[in-house]
Amino acid sequence: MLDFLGDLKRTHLCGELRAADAGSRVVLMGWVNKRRDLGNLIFLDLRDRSGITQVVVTAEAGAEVHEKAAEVRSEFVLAAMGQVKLRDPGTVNKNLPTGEIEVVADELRLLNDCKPLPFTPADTVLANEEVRLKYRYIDLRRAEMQRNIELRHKVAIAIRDHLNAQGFYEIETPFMTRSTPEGARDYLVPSRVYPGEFYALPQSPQLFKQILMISGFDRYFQIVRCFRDEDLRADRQPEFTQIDLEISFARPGMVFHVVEGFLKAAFATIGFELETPFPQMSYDQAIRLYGIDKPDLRLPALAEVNVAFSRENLQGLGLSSSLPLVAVRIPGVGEISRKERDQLRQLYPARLAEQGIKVLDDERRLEKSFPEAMAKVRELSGAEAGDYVVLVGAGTVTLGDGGEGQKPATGADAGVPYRTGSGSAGNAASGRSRLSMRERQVLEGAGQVRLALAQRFADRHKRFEKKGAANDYRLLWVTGFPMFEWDEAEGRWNAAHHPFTSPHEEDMERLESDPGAVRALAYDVVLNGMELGSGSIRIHRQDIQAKIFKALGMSPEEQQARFGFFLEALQYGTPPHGGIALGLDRIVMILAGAESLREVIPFPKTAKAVDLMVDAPTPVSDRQLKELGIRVTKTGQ
RNA sequence: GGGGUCGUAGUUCAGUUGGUUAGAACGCUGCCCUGUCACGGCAGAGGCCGCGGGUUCGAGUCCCGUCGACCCCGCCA
Repeated sequence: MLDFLGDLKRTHLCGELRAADAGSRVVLMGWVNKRRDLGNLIFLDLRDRSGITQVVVTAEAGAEVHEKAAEVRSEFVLAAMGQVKLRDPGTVNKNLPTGEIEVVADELRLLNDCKPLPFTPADTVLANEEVRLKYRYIDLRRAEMQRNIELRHKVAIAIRDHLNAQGFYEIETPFMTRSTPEGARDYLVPSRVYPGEFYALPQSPQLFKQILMISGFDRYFQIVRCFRDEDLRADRQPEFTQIDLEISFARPGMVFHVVEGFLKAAFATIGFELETPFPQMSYDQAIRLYGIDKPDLRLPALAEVNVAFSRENLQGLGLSSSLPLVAVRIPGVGEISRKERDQLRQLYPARLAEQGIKVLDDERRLEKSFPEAMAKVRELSGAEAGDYVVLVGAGTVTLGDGGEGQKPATGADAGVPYRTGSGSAGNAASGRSRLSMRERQVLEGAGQVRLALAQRFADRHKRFEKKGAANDYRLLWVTGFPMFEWDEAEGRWNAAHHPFTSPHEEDMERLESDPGAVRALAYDVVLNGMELGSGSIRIHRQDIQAKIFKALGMSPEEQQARFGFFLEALQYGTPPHGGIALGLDRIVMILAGAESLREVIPFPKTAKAVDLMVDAPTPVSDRQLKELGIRVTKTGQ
C-alpha cells in the first residue's frame, strides 16, 4: 500500500547529516539503494543525489513502520522520519560521509514502489552498455553518472560566469536554418508549409555569430547544440554541445586569452590549476615533431635521425636517404619479447605498407648491424634504459611483395612541395620550409606509430593513461594551418578549416598563384592529443570572401545561391572579427576521466546513431509524410 | 562502406574434443535471523544459448547469412 506525500517536507538531503546533527529530528526522502533485513532489525540505505544515509527500523519502533520496512525493495521511493543517532563506535562506516550517524525511523511513507530492475544503481559490476542505454534513467542514478552530470553542470556554469565577466552576451541562434552542404552532412527538417523544401539543423552557428558581429554585439557566446550527420566514434556524437564564441576587432591572442581564462575556470571545478598561457606551435612544427596536427605532449617528440646513418647504410636498409628517418620513442616499456613485437606490428596502420613506409622495430638486430648508428639514434631521441625505440622511414622500393596495387608515390624523393597543383611553385618564395607530400607521409606515419604504441603501453608509462584518464593535462595552441587542402576525389581545393577563415594577411597574393602555400589565420586548442576546439579570424571583407569562394571552385552564381545573404551582409559595415568553438562534451569527458562521450551526455546515441531508450529514429505515419509531400523510397530494414 | 571484439537466466559471466537433463554468482520469490553496510542461513522459481539457414546420428560449441552493442579506418568544411 503506497502513501501520499501529503504536506510532508524534507528537512535534509541524504548526504548531509553528520555527527553534529545527532539528536535532531529529520525527514529524508529518496530511493532505497540497498536493504539489509535482519528480521526484527532492518537497515535501509536511503539515497538521493547528495549521498546515502543509513535508516534503521527496529521492531520496537512499532508494527506499522516495521512491516513497511520489510516490504521495501531496491529503488522504492520513500520518506523516512526519525531521529539522528550517533552510531556505536563499532558500527561506524568509514566509507560513508554520513557513516558516523544513522536515522532511527519511527515512520515511513512508501511514496512509490519499483519493479524488479534489470540492474540497480548500487551494482558493483556494470551492466552492458546496451542495457544501460535502454534503461538510461536507472543508469543515471549511479553515483558515477550523477557525478559526471553534476560536473558538466559546474563546468558549464563556470564557463558562463567567466564569459559574462568578460563582457560576452549569450545570444541564441536558430536550430532550424538553411542547409549549406559544405563539409559534414546536415540533418534535415522538412517544411510542411513549403513541400519539398527543408530546414537544416546547424552544424555550428557560424554564420549567425558572424552576423551578430556585423550587428554590433561585440562579444557573443553560446553553449549550443550542434548537429552533424556523420558516423560516430567514442568522442563523436551526432548532436553535441559547443562553447561557441565570437569577438569583434579580434586578434588571435584575444581569443586565446579568453579561452585560456574559461578553461582555467573549468579545470578549477576538479581542483586542477591549469597553467596559462598555453604554449603555441605552428602546424608545420606539429607535423615535424609529432607527425600530427593535434600533438599529445605527454610523450616525447619524434626525432629525425638521418645523420646517424651513412647513405650506404640507409640504402642497405632499403630506405630513402633524402627523406626523414624518424625515431619513435616510447618511454618505460621495458623488455619486449619477439612475440610481443610481432603483435605490435598489427597495430601499425595498414596504409603505411601501401605508402611504402617502413617501420624498423627490431632494435637488437639493428644494433648488431649498426652499433654506432643505433647508439646515435638513442642519443638523438633521448632514449633511456627501458625505452622502446622504433625507426620509421620511407622505403626506396615501393613495389610490394606481390608487386601489385602498390604504385610508387609520384615524385617520391624529389621534394615536391605538397599541396601545390603544379608541383613546382614557390618553395623558396615563402621563406618557410615546406614539407613535401612524401615527407609528410613519413612524419605522419611515424606519428601514427607513436600513438598506437603509446596507447598499447599506456599502463607501462604512467604519464600516458587512457584517453580520458589523464593525470597530466598538456594544452597547446596549434596555429598557421594551411588555408586549403587538395581534395583528390573532387579534384579541387577544400577549405581546411572553413571557407570563412581569413587567409594570413601576408599570403593574400598567393590565393590564386599558389593556394597550397596560403596559411590561414586559424588555430586549434589541443589537449593530450585531442582537438578541444577550433577557431579562426574570419574574413570581414566581401571582396576577399568572394575570392576564397572562387579559389574553392565556386562560381559567382553558386556563391550567390548558397551564401548570397552572407556576402550581402558583409558589405554593410562588417568589423574585423574572429572566434572559436570548443566541445563541451569533450572537456567534461576529460575532466571526468571518462573514455567515452556517452559517459557525460545524459541521453546519448549509439554508434549507429540510435537512441535506445526512446527508440529513435522511427518511421512516421503516411499521414505525416503526405502532409510534408514526402515519399519514402528506401527503408532501413 | 571496410576491419576487429562481443552476444548463453533479470544482470555479470563459465560452458572442455560436437555427446545425456546448459552451470555459477548477484538479483528475484518464500521462510529464519536485533548491528548490518558486498549482511548471513535454508528452500525455490527463472533459459528461443540474439535471429535464420546449413553440416551432423547429435550443435550453445563447426559453417554461411543476418541483426544488435562496442572499438578503429573511411567520413567528420
